[in-house]
Amino acid sequence: MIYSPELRGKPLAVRQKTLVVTCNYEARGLGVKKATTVKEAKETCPQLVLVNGEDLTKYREMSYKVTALLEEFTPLVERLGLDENFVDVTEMVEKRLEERKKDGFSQISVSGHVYGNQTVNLHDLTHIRLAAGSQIAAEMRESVHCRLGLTGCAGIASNKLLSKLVSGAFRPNQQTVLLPESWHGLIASLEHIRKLPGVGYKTAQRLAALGLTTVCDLQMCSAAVLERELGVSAARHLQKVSRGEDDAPVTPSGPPQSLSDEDSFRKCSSEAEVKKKVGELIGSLLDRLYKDGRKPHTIKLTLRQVSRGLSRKGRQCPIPSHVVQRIGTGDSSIQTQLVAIVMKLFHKMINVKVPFHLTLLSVCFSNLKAPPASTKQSIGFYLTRPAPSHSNKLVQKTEDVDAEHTPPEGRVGACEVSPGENGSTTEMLPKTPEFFEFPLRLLPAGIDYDVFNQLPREIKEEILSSQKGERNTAASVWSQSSFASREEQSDQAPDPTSQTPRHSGSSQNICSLVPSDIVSPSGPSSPSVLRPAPRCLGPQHRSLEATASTPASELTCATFKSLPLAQPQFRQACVPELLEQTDEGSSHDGDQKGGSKCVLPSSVDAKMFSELPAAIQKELLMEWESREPISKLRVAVTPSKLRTKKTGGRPSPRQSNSLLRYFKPA
DNA sequence: GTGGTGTAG
DNA sequence: GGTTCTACACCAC
Repeated sequence: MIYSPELRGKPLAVRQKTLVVTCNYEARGLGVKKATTVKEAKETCPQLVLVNGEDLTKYREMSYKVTALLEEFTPLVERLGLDENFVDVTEMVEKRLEERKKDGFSQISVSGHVYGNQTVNLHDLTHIRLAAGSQIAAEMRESVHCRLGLTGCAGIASNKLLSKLVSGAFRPNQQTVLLPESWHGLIASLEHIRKLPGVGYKTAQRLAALGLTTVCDLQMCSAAVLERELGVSAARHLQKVSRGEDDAPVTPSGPPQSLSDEDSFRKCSSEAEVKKKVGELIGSLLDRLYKDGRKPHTIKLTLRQVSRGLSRKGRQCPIPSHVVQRIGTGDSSIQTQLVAIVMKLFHKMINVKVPFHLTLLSVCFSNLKAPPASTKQSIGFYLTRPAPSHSNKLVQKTEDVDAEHTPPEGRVGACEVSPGENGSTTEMLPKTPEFFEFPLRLLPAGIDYDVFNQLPREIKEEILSSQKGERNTAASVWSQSSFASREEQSDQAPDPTSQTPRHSGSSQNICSLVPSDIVSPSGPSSPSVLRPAPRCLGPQHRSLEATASTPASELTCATFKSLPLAQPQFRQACVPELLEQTDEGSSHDGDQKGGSKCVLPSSVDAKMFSELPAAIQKELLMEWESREPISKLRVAVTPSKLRTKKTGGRPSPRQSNSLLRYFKPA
C-alpha cells in the first residue's frame, strides 16, 4: 500500500509461490482467507490484486523500524515475527503515575476499548495502571502511524499472553485493555484449544487424542494425564496458559541470532542446480550480513527431499576463521568459498550418484558476532562505493582493512550491564561495530541505512554519539509490560464472564503493538501522488492497531501488528508533499527535480543543505516533518540495568538525532 | 555444539 | 494439514 497507493481500497493479497500468505481487509471482506492457494483466492475473488511477497527484505526493514521506534519509548521490546512486538511498559506507567499522583490521577483514563465493556474502577490501582498503559499504547500507535505510516492494533494486559490475546478484540486499528476481572472471559472466548499461543497443529492433535479440544477441557484435565502425553514441562506450561498465567518476561529481542534465506521449488535434481541455487541464497545473505555488520561463525544447509515428505534435514559446520574474516569486506571470492563449504554439507546429506529430488534449499548463518576492532574498514570504503552486491554477482574489490583503526569509544552504545538488583551478574556486552559498519537496526528510527552511509563522517559521528548512554533500562522483575500482537479473532470480542483474576507474579504492564494490515481502507486513492506518512495522514489513510490488555493483578501492554509493504518508495513519495508542508522558517528554492519549492526550518543553512546528496535532503525533510509531534511522545528512560537472556545483549536505543544542528549558519 | 521438530507470523 | 519464508525455542544427543 505504501509503495502503491493506487491499490488502496482494492482487495489485495500477498503471495509466496502458490500460496496467499496474507491479505487486506478488503480482500477478507470478499471472502479471501490467509493460507489458501492463489487459485482458490482468485476463484473466490476474481478482482483480487496479488503482489509477490517472497522477498521479505522490505517487510523486514519496516519491521525493524517499528521495533526501533518502540524502543525509543523503552528498551523492553520483544519482537514476535515481523509484525508484532511486546513492550513492557511497567516502568513507564509507574513513572507516569508518580507524576500524576498529586492530582489524584484525574488525567488517567482508558484509551480505546475495555474488554467485555467492563467498568473501570479508578479507585483500583491495577485498573489505573492499565489505563495508563493504554494511554502509552495509544501514544506508541500514534507515533508508529505518524512516523512510519502504519496502523495496527494493541492489547494492554498484565502479561504477554493476555495482551496478545486481547489485542485482536477490536480490529482494525483499535486497542483494548483487559482488566484482571475479565481474563477468564477472554480465555473462554477462544473457541478452540488451537487458539492458545504455543498450541500448534501437532500439539492440538495430541490433545485431541486425549479428548481435549477446548480451553475449558485443558483447564479441567488432570495434570497427570497431560504430563504423560506432553511431558511435565510442556504440560505445566500449557495448563498455566489455559488459566491466563504467563510469567515470561518481555525479553528484548535485539538483532536476529541468525540470518537465513531459503527457496522452495518443484524440483531440483542435479548438483549443478543445487550449486547455482546455493550461490544465489548466499549472495543475498552476504548483502544482509554486510548491512548487519556482524560476522557469522556457523553456516548451515537445510534441504527437503520429496522422498521424505515435508520434513527437512540439515547439516551445519563452523566457518573457518580465515573465511569469517573476509566476510563483509567485499571480497569477491568469499561467495565462492562459502558455496564450496555448503556443497560439502550437501554431500554429507545427499549421495549424488543416486537420483535425488529436492523441493527446498535453505542456507542459514548463525553464531553472529561483532567483528573485532582490527577488522574495521576505512571510512573511505563507505563514502566512495556502494555496498557490494553479492546477489548480483558484482565483483567488488575491497580495500584492505585498517588494522590500526580503533573505534570511537562508546559510540554506538556499547551496552554495559551493571549488577542487577539482586547483586547478580555483571556482564560486559559486546560493543557494536564501528559507526561505519553500523547495523541497520541500530540506526535511529526514520533514518535509512543507505542514506546514513552516504552521510559525511562528522554527521554520522554526531548521530551516533547523540545516542550514547541513552539506553539501558532495568527490567524489574516485578513489573513488566508488553505489547502483544494481532490475533486471528473475530472482530468483536465475545462478552466475557467476570472471574477472579489469576496472578502470575507481581505487577506487570505489558503492551503489545501489532502493526495492522497492509493497507488502509477508506482513503481515496490519489493517482499520481503517493501519500506520505504520518501526521500528513488522516486516520482514514492507513491503519494501525494497538491493543492493551491487563490480566490478573498486573499491568500489561499491547501488541502492534502491521504489514509493511515497501518502504523506500514510501519515503521518497513523501518528499514532494513534505516540501510543501513544512511550515516553519524561511524558504529556499530547492533544486529538486521539477523545481518544487522546498521550505527549510529557519535554523538550517540553506547552502549546506543544498550541497547534500538528494537522498539525504529527502531524509532530513522527512525528519523535520516528523519531529514535532514525536518529541512530545518520547518518554525518558531511566538509565539502569538491562537484563537479557541472550548472550549478546544489545547496544542501545535510538533516539532521533538533531541533524538540524549541522545546518545552523556559523 | 549438532540435528530434528514444532510454532508463529 | 500442507502451503512460504523466516526465526526461534526446546529436546535429545
